[in-house]
Amino acid sequence: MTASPARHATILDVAAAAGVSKSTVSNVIRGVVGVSPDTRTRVREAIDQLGYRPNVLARQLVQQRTTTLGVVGGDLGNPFYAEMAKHIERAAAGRGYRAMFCNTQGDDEAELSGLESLMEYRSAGVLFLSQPADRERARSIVSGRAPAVFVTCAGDWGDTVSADDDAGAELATEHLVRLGHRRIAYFADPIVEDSADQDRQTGYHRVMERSGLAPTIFHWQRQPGELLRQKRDEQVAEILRGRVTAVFSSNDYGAIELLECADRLGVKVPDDLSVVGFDDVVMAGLARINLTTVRQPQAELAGIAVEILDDRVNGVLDGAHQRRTLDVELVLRGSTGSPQL
Amino acid sequence: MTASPARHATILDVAAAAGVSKSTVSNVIRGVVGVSPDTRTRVREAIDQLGYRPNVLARQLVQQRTTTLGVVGGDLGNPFYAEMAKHIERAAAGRGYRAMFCNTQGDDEAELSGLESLMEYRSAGVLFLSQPADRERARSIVSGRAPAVFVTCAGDWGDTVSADDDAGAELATEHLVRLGHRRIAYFADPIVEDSADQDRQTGYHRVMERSGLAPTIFHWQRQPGELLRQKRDEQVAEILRGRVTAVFSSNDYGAIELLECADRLGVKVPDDLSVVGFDDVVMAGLARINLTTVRQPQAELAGIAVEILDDRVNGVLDGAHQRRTLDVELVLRGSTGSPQL
DNA sequence: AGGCGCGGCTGGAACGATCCAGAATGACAG
DNA sequence: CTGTCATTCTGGATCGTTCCAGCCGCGCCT
Repeated sequence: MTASPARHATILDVAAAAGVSKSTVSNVIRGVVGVSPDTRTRVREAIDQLGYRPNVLARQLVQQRTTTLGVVGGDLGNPFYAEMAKHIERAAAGRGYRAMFCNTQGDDEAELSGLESLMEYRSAGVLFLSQPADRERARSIVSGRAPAVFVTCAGDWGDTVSADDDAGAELATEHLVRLGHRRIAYFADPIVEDSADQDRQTGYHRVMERSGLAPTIFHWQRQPGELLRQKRDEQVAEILRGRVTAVFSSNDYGAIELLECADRLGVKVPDDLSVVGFDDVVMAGLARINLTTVRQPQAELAGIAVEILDDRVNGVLDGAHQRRTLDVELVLRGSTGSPQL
Repeated sequence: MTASPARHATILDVAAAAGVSKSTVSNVIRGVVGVSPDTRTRVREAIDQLGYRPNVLARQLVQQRTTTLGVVGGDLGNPFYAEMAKHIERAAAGRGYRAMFCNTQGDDEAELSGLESLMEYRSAGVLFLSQPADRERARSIVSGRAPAVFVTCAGDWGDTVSADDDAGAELATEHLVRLGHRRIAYFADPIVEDSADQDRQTGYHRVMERSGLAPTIFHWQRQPGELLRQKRDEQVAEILRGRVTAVFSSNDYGAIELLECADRLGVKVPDDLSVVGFDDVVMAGLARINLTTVRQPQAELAGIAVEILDDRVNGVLDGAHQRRTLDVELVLRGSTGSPQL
């Protein structure tokens, strides 16, 4: 049982076996009309017998278009991006595309070479899950070659589909204000310092100002790769010494890290500190995490992103960039005091 | 700023611009010797100026081999598979492959059509993260066309690289026995009813027998898709009524679900119930989860799997199926009583 | 001077599909 | 009997590469 030479049957093999021309086989495969029923069955039998599978590479070469959809950015280690990846793959498959992931967040060079590779594969479109680190080079690689859609992050070039980050941040901050908190900090994640973060910060700022409260912005000092626990604990301890009683984190991943620090420092959540996240990853709903957060409609985001890309590819959508914003929802859980299970 | 027609420059365009033949351009791209330095720079300039990127489809068509690596099985919603996907993508990129994911666990038809699609793309190899539901059809689709490697799950055809599930289960069960537990249940996950599960069960059984204890196997009654909380709680409550004091779960995902149920039922972990998982997903290390578990060397598993596939593709490895087993390690955390942070 | 080897370059034949123009066949109306 | 037309099938050009055989010109040796 050694590895076979992997010789694939070609359309010519099928044609010979069925006693027709390659064109007829092609017509059967593509389901075009004008093939007599019995030729059709004869060809079908030959296909089954030879185990023939059309070569997508050859097809796409002559058709001058592929059904490959590149997905860039994000990090599969972050549950939010993993969940988004899943939804995108599903949405893509639903429209006849195959997703190719280059989730190399943090490695800027890998990101660019991944993009170039996606262009070499002649991807029909590219979907950004996070802003590329080197925006200009990323743009020059993709622009003019494939349509781009930015999901969960606004791109100045290409279409954008994202949740209403601003409104979500308002909901979150207002919730904390209504609970009586005065010193509410915003935790920004440097890794996702894109427009999503900006918009969430804007919403936070507006509510703070409107409520006559002083905003506090905190940036995680994250080491690329290893994150040093002690270092983080020190940072958080310092923030809490400033008598901050509530934190709105730009995303669940950071919020959960904060809960970690709080646990280690002996800070009780929600008694000593209230925490609100953003994303509503599956994990946030676990009883032991129980994080109040702003839910992003992940499946819809993915679906609309793929739809827009599909429309661009087919020329249905033309001209100015789309900018779709989806509604979010505040999910109340235990990290803000409502002892809801 | 409308979508441009996406006309890609070809090798002929570059040749014309540089005043050489397409063959020379090809030689420059592929870095073969026998091109004079100044022709080389002339061609390079033309490439830069035109923004030329070779068409991988055409190249792979003529070369009769691709650098696409299919990844099947697993579910990106499960942190373990998401983490594995990440490692695989990285390992693949390190060896010049691009990973194409078809992570459609649960949807058997999608799994098979994903596999067929991977074959149509002429994937150089296929990597299974979990046993395909319909093994025979999966085999007939892939076999003889591309080498297959089973990672974290043993395949009867193709190479296998997995952790030492049996030994890991022994470590886990022995740990529980040593803590004084007598009624130790094994929680099996029906979704991953692979050989991995089997091997873990075997290890569990051996230790139980050796210790003169009666084994108890529990199967999650998981609804595909929505999982009904109440239903699960009832099942777990029933198990615990049997005065089970410790559970070894076949994987972390299931263990964390169990922790959920325990929390809802008011069962204290580790006081009333000890729990050990398998995988050591990042999440298991969170202070709030704090799950004792058996660590699988994810990066190594991914690396070796890709290496084997690469060797098969290049004919370096030939003949009988490889079966690599990697050592595991018991990670002691709070869910089994050691109040370690 | 003629032969030889070699570095540098080129043209053409693949690869496996799509798709268009046109050929072959038969039915049928005038 | 001939012309028209629909139906079914076919051959060849095409996509953008790789790679092989071969060409050209130059220097060197005899």
